[in-house]
Amino acid sequence: MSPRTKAQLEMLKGSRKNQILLASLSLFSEKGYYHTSMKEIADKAKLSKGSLYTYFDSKEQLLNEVVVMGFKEATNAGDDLLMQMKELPPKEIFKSLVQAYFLMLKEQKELWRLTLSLAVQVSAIPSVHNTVMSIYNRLIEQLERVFTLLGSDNPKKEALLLGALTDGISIQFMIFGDRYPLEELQEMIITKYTKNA
Amino acid sequence: MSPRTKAQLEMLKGSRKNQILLASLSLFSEKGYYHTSMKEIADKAKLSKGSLYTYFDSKEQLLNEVVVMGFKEATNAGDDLLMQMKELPPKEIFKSLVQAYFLMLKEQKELWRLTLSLAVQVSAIPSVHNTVMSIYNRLIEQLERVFTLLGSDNPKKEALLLGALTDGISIQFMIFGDRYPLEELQEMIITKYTKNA
Amino acid sequence: MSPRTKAQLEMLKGSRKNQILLASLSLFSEKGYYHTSMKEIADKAKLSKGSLYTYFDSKEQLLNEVVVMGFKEATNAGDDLLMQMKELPPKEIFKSLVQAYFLMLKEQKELWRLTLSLAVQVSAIPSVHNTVMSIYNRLIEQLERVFTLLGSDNPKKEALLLGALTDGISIQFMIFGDRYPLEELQEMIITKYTKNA
Amino acid sequence: MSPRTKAQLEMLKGSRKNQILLASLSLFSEKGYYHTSMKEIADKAKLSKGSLYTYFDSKEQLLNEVVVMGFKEATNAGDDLLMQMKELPPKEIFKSLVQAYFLMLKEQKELWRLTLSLAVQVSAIPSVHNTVMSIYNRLIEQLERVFTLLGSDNPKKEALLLGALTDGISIQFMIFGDRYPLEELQEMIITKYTKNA
DNA sequence: AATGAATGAGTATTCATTCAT
DNA sequence: AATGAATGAATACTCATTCAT
Repeated sequence: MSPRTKAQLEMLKGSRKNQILLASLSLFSEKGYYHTSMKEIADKAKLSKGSLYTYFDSKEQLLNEVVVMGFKEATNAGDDLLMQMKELPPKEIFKSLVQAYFLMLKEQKELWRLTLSLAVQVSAIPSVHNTVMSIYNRLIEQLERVFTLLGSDNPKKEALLLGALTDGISIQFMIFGDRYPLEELQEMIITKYTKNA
Repeated sequence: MSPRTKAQLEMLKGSRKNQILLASLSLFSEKGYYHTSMKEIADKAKLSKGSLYTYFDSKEQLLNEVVVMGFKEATNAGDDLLMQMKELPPKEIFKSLVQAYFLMLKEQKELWRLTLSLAVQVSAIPSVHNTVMSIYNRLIEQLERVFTLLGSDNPKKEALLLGALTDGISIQFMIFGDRYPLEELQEMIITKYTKNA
Repeated sequence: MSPRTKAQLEMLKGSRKNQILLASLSLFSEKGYYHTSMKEIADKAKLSKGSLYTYFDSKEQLLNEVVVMGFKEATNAGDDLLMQMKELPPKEIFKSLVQAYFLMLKEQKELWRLTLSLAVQVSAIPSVHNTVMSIYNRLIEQLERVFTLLGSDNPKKEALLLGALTDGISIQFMIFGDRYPLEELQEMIITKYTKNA
Repeated sequence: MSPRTKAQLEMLKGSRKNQILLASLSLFSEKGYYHTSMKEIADKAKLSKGSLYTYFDSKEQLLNEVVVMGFKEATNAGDDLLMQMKELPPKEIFKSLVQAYFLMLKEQKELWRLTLSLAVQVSAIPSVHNTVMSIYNRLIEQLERVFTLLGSDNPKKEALLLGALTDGISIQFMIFGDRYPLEELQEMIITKYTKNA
């Protein structure tokens, strides 16, 4: 009867759901969506196959929620960062944001690989495409605010360009792996954008 | 049995193989690799399922060859262009190369979607990863030569950055479709790179 | 804890059990036994899945009790009717019984569909087969008593034939639905049986 | 190239399809549609699970074709009988038809059980319901022709009634099995219908 | 008594690949 | 070289039943 019980159930359910989401993210990114079976996810999340369906209606819905979860973290981190730095000079903000991005790229390589691959496969899984599109828009809007601070003439397009640049870097990082000069490119970008802006 | 017949057979085989590759490309990029069955490819290429295996050992090998075909078109176009323009001023070469790239992006949308999609999903299918890696290197080397002509301090890294930028634009184009301001970004890039380089 | 409470609980349980039986009957006859899940029954009976097992050991036992309930209604109605009419001339009794049957057929279509459906599928579920067999016998015995009153030479076989006829009519009614000339057939049967008997 | 090859293939395919239909009929009738798995059918028909789908699109379609096959035989036999006897007195025709029906009931018990159970389960498998309905109509039309010969006032309704009677007998036969006095009921029916008609 | 999360056996269907013709 | 029937491993999803709370 006490609210605590309900709340505890919610938390348990939440944590179970999280277990599944984390297991799925890891497997989807490592082996790809199609090479990951529900059985494997269940095993990794330490519950039964059937229980997956208590939390998610289908494999596709699970995929959607994995993507949303991943990017909610990213965009929240970005929002926090912008909030904290709002008194600093724009160039500093820009630099920090780029650094934050590169950090995330290294630390959440799996999530990026998954999301980008979904972004590209438009028609294979339509529901996910929509999810990815709306997330991508939020990220671009974050960048746009920074370019506005920097006094850019066309913050929207600059944001798109920088977004494209970082996506491309992600792809190259995925193709070339640890041989890829991530840090040096990071420096080049910061230099290019803060030199004469 | 005459040489002519053999040659004709070779041509037929060549064209049959091409039929298959084109059918596969179209289906893979429209529906994704995993949602395309060998039966569908056979139907689209107007031969039997069994006959696919006369030309390709497996679906995975077929995929590899589709990717190779796709990139080959891109690199050949680039080589031709560089050859034709080798007397022109570097900035003109650069501009033409970027324009050629954007043109191809619009006109060969399918090919790029597939290629990038595969580049990103890469880790799931090792043999394709290797194919993509080696061909991607060739593209970067092409760009590198142009940056060398332009007198860049670090042509290799500049090539990587420009490659990343164009890949990212491809992805955004795929995500946003026809709403995406392809032409304007093209102009921004040319301006940025030729203004003070 | 008072006896009253216990009695109330009994009643509650009785009514709960009834709710479940009615919900099951409705779903079984609408969608079929195999297409009805315990979850659906629970939802329709407004209790939880787990609670079903407080009242019934298994889905199969639930099915058995649904069938028993269905036939019991039929036999009870018949017993009442025979009781009320025991002073009337046999032909009147016969006529009323047939009329009562046709009325029930129209008004309790669901119940008959289920019951007959189960009677036919019988061999797949042995426990239901036994239930159906013993209850069907009771119905035949009722008819047998009427044919004895009518002075039939072979009341047992006549009862079987009339039982068969009415079952067959039920089936045709189920197959053809409202297009089926139920009333006219009812008249034909009464005429046939009371003309020269 | 010769027609023979194609024809042979057709025959092989025909016989394979027949193997499957016969195996299915036997299993569906014995264990019921839902308790028969595609694996069991494949095993009984001595081919692989996957091959079932070369001949039938789904389990439901297989069921449909089982029913159609079974009744095509029955109605064809009825047509033949009527044709052969068209010179005989109507009462003889009637007698032979009823006898033929009872024979089929004994010898094709499985088919009847299956069909009746499908007839009753309207909404569970809609496509099959339609199949059963059209078959049932053909059987009734056959009976109608005989009642017309017998000079009945209302051959359509008489046909329905006799159809109902025989369906009901089928059901009772299924419920009571070998204890059921099939022969004696057969005689009663023939006597009743030919006595004063 | 009541709940509903957890279980895992069970099943229809798909599909790359093989091979006899 | 071409065919397409045959194969059977693989897999998402369902659902009756159990049981801790």
